[in-house]
Amino acid sequence: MTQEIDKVYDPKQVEEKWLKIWLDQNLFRANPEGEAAQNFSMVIPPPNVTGVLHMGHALNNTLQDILVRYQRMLGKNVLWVPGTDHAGIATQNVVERELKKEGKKRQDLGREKFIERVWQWKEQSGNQIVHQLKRLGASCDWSRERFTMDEGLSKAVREAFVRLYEKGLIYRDKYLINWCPRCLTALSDIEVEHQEQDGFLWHIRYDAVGAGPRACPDPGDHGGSPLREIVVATTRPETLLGDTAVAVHPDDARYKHLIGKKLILPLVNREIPVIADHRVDKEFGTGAVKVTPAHDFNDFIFGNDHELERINVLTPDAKMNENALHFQGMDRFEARKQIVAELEEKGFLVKIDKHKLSAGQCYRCKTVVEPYLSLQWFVKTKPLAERALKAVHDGKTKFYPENWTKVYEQWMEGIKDWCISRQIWWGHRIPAWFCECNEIIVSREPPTSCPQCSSKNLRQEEDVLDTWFSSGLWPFSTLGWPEQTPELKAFYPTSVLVTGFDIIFFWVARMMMFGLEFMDDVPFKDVYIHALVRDAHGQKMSKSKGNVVDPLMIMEKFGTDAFRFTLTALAAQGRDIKLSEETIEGYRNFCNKIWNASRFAMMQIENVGAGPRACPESDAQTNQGGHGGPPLRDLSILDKWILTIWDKTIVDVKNAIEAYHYDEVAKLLYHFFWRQFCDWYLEFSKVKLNKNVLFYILESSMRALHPVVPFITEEIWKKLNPNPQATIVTSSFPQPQGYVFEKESQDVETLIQVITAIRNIRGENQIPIKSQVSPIFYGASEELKNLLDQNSELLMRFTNAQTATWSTEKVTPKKMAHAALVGLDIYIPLEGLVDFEKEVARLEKEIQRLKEDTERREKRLADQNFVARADADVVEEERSRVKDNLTKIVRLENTLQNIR
RNA sequence: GGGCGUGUAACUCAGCGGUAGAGUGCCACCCUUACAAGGUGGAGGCCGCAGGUUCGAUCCCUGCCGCGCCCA
Repeated sequence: MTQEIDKVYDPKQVEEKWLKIWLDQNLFRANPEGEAAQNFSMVIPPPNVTGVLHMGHALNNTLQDILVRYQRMLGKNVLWVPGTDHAGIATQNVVERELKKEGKKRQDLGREKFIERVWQWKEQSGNQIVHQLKRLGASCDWSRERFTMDEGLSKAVREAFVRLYEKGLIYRDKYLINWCPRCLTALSDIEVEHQEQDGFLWHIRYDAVGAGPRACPDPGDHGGSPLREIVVATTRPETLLGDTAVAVHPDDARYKHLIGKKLILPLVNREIPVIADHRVDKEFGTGAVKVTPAHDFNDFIFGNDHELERINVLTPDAKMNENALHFQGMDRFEARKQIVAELEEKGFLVKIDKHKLSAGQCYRCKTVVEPYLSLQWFVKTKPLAERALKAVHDGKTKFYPENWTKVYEQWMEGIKDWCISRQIWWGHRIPAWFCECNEIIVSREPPTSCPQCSSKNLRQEEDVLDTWFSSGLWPFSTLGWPEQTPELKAFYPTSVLVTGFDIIFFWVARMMMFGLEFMDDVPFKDVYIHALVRDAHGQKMSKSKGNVVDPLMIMEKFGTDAFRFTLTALAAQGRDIKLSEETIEGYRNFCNKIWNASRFAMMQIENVGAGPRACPESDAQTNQGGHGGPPLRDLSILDKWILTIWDKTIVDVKNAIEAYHYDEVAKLLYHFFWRQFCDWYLEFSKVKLNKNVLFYILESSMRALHPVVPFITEEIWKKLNPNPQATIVTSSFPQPQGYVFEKESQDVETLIQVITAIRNIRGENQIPIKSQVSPIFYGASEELKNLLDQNSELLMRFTNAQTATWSTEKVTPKKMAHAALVGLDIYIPLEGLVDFEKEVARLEKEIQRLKEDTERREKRLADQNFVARADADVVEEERSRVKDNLTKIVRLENTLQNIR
């Protein structure tokens, strides 16, 4: 403890140093042999392997790391599994872009070579985020890092698929799905983002068969005759080419007579029926809707119910196909223009309304998706969802904050079958084989021949699985499932999942369904849902807005600990985080305060007499109850005060962490360390030093701060601890030591009050710091007098007083400042220091304040109902406050009269 | 259309039956030998609006207004 310590904390070298040591020593490694009750486990929500650390990751992993470090310090056997997600579409896009630069397409390489190329990319540049997580201080068990495309996890995927298939929970069907024409693959419902945009509602006239051609379309007469035509409204006129019916409400008087009749589809001249369906909204548009079963989800259902033909008019890349007349080969949006033009030219276009519509976009590339008819694989979700709902309902898994339960429940209740096949190459290839006899073989291992016809001519399904299919297995596939590993036994179900609300459906829901299905138990007991990190103005960070703040830049500039502390302090439940550099700077200052307070404390401990009691071994694995505080003898009231509030703070911090009240954790620690320990106790110790207590508070506060600010606390703690093997990472979290000194604490609060009162007089009267004052006390009880006398050195030092005297007689406050406390008058002669106009103003302000307060309280006490019904102690409190106020007013007014 | 959240000091947010707290910012004084990334003192609030419940409402209930999110 004799080394020179910098005046300003420099996070950079400290962070680098400890990160390396922690990782080298494998401190975060879990032990699968531990007793289950003593285990704490979490799996990281796996970031995309293509990802770079953004604010969301930083928040997410800081919050997880706090839990994990805390639990580790409680002596639990902690496992935090890290890893990444292969992110099928995103990763394939990245590598395809790379290929494009070489003028190649993935088809040029072929499937195998392409996959090799992706792996190559992954090895070279794919794992950035893992290093960045380490940099953040995430204390994952890096020896257990997993990747969704690992051999083990791939095996788990095949196992899960086969089991679900055999149970009838996976099926293959030709169905309308969301199709991204750019990625050329199907998407699940939740991979489509709906965005409102301006569009049009085109009203198009369909003539009835036999109505004969209209003589001459009159542009002024759009009413037409309801006897011979129906006007439909559509936002996507190009789909008209695939219409196979027009639907109206059965009770709609406007169209009743046409039900069952035929219409002539404009441009195409195909005859289509008018069908009646009570699901048609009479109020929307014209009350008649064109039905295009191959290109609209509602129409698809109509089509099924009414046995309509499905006519696909699009190619996979969203061009018009061979069913699209002379529009064939045109892009869908170009075709829309052309079709509208032609409808107008031929007199079928009745009118155009502006219309807001929500268009689905691919969540990966933002291309407008198309409902598209194709053969896909689906998971039958209803039976899985039922169990997942029940588990939450039964409290087996709890959401924090609680209101997310409802979001989860509503989604689960309305769940639709999950389209899991993707027409890309990067991912888990579906373990299904097609035989020439049309038999489908689903198998864990490649089959050698068809069990039906013995043919060896088998072809594996080209499609891969939705990435989220494998992430759904993450909480147990990472632990070795389907093997019954010790890890699986020890750490499943995991303790908690920490994630953002945007991922409830993707991860939480699927993990719940799969966990219950394959492990027969929930994947996690708690789900903590945190908020979004926004910019300082509350805007969502996005590349296009250019308001993205890079966490790495922040860590570089302010230090990782300052950044972590900021995120923690802002992580109030149920509210988004608005992050500004200003705020981070504030917490950077806090880190500096920790640094300097420690520096000072160490100097104190070292300089005066013998060193402190040795730093006890506080290995969390062997010492559950903390290591005990300083002995009770030789404690001053100041020591007793700080020990008492520290005990209480420890309890509060523990409760806050366990309730996921992160903001509270940060506030409690900040307030204790700066406002109580630094502002008062450290200052007290300049007058009256107890090295044991100073050491104890410093050392244990480092441990309490460690889960939030791991680096700086390790650096300081190591300076305190002579054992070269010890690390704060595996030390124990502070426990309350049973210091309850209410009386002494109250006395110190009183001392602080007296000091503050005198400082207030100094400040308000602008008495220069160097001018000494000579306060005169009057009117105290014997007990209070003793307290002040015994601490007079402290009082004088803290207020820069040269003397402090007692007056036995009532003071006539000529040219004096006056503070009236309960049971104590403090007078400060101002003669020669300042003119006392300022003091007059100060006194008047104080009297005014007291009078207003008294008036309010008296009014309340005058109310019979209040006195009768309010709690007795509330009434008593009011009475005594009024009494105190009144005597203060009298005393201060007396001063006001005499002051000159 | 359904659901959820939110409106508190200049800003960012806690609190939640006894009329308010923090951090930052602001003002004044101070480079006091841990820290100017600091110290001391201070100013600043019809706790969105209107009703209701209650002895008492920022807090609970209802409605309205503003902002935001999710789902259809």
